[in-house]
Amino acid sequence: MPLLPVLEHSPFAILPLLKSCKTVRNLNQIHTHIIRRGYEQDHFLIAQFLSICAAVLPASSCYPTTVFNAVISPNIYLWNILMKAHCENASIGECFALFRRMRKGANVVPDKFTFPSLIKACSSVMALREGRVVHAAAVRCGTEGDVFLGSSLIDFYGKCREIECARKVFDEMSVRNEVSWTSMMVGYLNCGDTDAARWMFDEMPKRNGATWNAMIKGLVKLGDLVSAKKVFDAMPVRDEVSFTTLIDGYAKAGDMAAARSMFDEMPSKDLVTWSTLMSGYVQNGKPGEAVKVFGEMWAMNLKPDEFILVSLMSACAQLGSLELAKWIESYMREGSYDMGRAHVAAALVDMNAKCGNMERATKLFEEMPERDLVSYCSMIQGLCIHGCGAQAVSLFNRMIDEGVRPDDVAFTIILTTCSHAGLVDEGCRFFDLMIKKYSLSPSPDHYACMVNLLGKSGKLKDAYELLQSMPVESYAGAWGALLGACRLHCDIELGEIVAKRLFEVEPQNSGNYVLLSNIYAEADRWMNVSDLRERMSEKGLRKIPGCSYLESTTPA
DNA sequence: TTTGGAACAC
Repeated sequence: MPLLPVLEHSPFAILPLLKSCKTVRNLNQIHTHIIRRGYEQDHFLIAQFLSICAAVLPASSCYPTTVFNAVISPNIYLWNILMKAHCENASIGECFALFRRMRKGANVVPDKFTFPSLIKACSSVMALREGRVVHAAAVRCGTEGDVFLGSSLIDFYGKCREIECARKVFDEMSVRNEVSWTSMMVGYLNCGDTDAARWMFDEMPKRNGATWNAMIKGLVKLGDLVSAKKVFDAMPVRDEVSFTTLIDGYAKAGDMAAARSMFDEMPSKDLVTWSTLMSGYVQNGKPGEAVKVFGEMWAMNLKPDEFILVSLMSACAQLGSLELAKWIESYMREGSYDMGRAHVAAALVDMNAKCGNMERATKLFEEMPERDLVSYCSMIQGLCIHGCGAQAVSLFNRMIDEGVRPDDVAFTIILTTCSHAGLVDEGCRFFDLMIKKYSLSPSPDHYACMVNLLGKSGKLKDAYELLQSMPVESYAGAWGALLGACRLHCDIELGEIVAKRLFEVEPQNSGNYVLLSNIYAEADRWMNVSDLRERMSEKGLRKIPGCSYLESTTPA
């Protein structure tokens, strides 16, 4: 890097160069010069350097800490900058360790700039106890009148569902601004107190974009898209966040047509918008559309972020396209994405498992520093898809041994697996475990899995008894599964009982009549078959004729 | 020469 001669004389001459830093390499070069010129103890220059580090380096970098540690007696500015970096990236424990270090050995006193970052760190993990400690420390330091501290405390207590505490802070503030009012309003929205939130919105002396967007988000969360759209239309200036919030709302309500037209209306879109639209399609089971959107974005020469790639991986998993999976992985490797981040790693495991690359999925899974419920479920489901029922069962057992608590979705997966693989004893054991050890109440889907499992292996009586003990009344799916099993094992007697029940629950479903008729037919009970046909036509039911894709698309 | 902190979208 060419250096201007003026650098010889003053540390300030480095500033313009420092501010133009874009990469780690740039930073290293500047740092070298700082050391060479003996500016390592220059508080002003190091403060600037640390600020630029936060903008350029990845969050996990410990470079700023190293630079800070080389300063013999850092001033309060340096402490506060490092504290903020810690609060945004490190664990709450590390933030507090730094705070203690600051108070004990250092020759500085925390000031009003120190506390808001710490409070923010507490609110991001809902650390109520820790946040109260910081609040008390801030009061002891005499900074409680500060509007930044007040606003961060309102946000913190609101996020921790301590709305009364938030309101107390709000009421006791001598100066409030848009942030204080908006934080209080968000607190009410998160507690479901729409009236109080509305009151805040109407009464606040000044609103900015974030205020309006927060209100839209609150209404979207309550499922009131009509009101959300009204607020959106009433906004003086709409930005990307306003549009994106509404797009997400439409997507979550299953209305992708509305989401897409809102997207198309946007004057300018950022990466979050693209990612929101993609994950909307994924959530609504339209992976092909998600991939198309990715293609549109790609054609515009935009570099996808990790959120977009996670959505793309979910779409790929739904499609089961091994080719696309391989492309995504190699693209991410070349693009130096952080594949170790928890949600990225989980998406990679899921994608490979569902696309048939169990070997790769297993490797990624085992290399994860921590295997959570989601990753375990991806693997178990992958093994299920590939017919490795026994392996899936032993992985489920390992998950429990590792202390990961299965939820209702996990049990649906393992019961389905047992049913597919005909693992009757294991399935029954898991069903029992779910109720007795994990106190989960089985859903209709769980019952249907069990009926399938018992029914397929010929334990029709057990399946019938289970269904009679089912607290969820009149769930047709599980009874239909049992009728299917009766047909499989030619059990006319039970088939008649089950069918009778089904005719009551869903009288318009011709499939049940057809199943029973097939049971009769296989036992050569043709009288019963014709009786049944008669009953069907009385009710105006018709067997829906089988129709193949070819027949329906080829002209006659 | 004089630095640092809070709220809204995936």
